[in-house]
Amino acid sequence: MTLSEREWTVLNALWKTGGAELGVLVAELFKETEWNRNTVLTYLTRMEAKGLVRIDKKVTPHIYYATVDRESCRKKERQSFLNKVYSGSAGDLIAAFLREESISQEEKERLRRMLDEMEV
Amino acid sequence: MTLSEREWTVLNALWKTGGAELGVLVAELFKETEWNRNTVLTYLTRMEAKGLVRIDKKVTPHIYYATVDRESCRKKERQSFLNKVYSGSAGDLIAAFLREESISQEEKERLRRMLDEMEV
DNA sequence: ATAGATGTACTACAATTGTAGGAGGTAAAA
DNA sequence: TTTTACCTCCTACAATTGTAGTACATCTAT
Repeated sequence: MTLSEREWTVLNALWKTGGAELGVLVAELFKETEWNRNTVLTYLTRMEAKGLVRIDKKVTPHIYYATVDRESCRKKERQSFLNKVYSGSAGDLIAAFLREESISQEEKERLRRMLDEMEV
Repeated sequence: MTLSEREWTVLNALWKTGGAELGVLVAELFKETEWNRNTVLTYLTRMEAKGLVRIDKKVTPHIYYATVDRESCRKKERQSFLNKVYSGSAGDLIAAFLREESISQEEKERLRRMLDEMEV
């Protein structure tokens, strides 16, 4: 199961804050969205039911935490994307991103070094 | 709007066949899935409503075509993925794929050449 | 002490998605 | 020509997703 767009957005806020109460999350999310606070609350509640979020109810306001870590979510998402969109061909995928997206000079150096190290 | 997993799968079959009648598509899809023929038909019909598919009804069996091209779908999907999962940092994204996915020697050469050509 | 602002719980409701089933044509095979 | 095998059309129905509204408690600033 890959995460929906909204779930990613919510998780990004949770990761960024390291867990926070509703108001803080709404404010954080409001930078990118215009979600109503109850909408955010609904997302959080549903994500708790899915095991993506933990809600500390011992304190009020409650504190909402991500229970999943970013890197493993990214990994799943990469795999799904790779298969879905590039039928598993990582080379094609990377080439497309390289070609299309603007990559800074330092990024290019980094990628080159990575390639160098891979040529064992 | 990005495409769902199912829509990608259906489109892949349409692109591969270049447009085909239901039976052919079902057979093609059956290599990867176990979708009931009516399920496939529903997908095709819904995708027509969304403008992703064109149905030639002048002939029977009808012929189903993709109306969108793969590269532009890929492009949208890349952008959405990049923002959603990597907050727009293409370098990080590429690095993750490079690190994680197995890339053949030739692919690496190709990527290196691409990087070379970009260093203008 | 009272009025906003905040927070939580519960409820709602339409749209989309996943997954077909049934009815009724037509073409092909037996 | 009866059965089979497809095909298309229409209908269905639960789960998920997007988006809140209401009601009620509480905390905070007047």
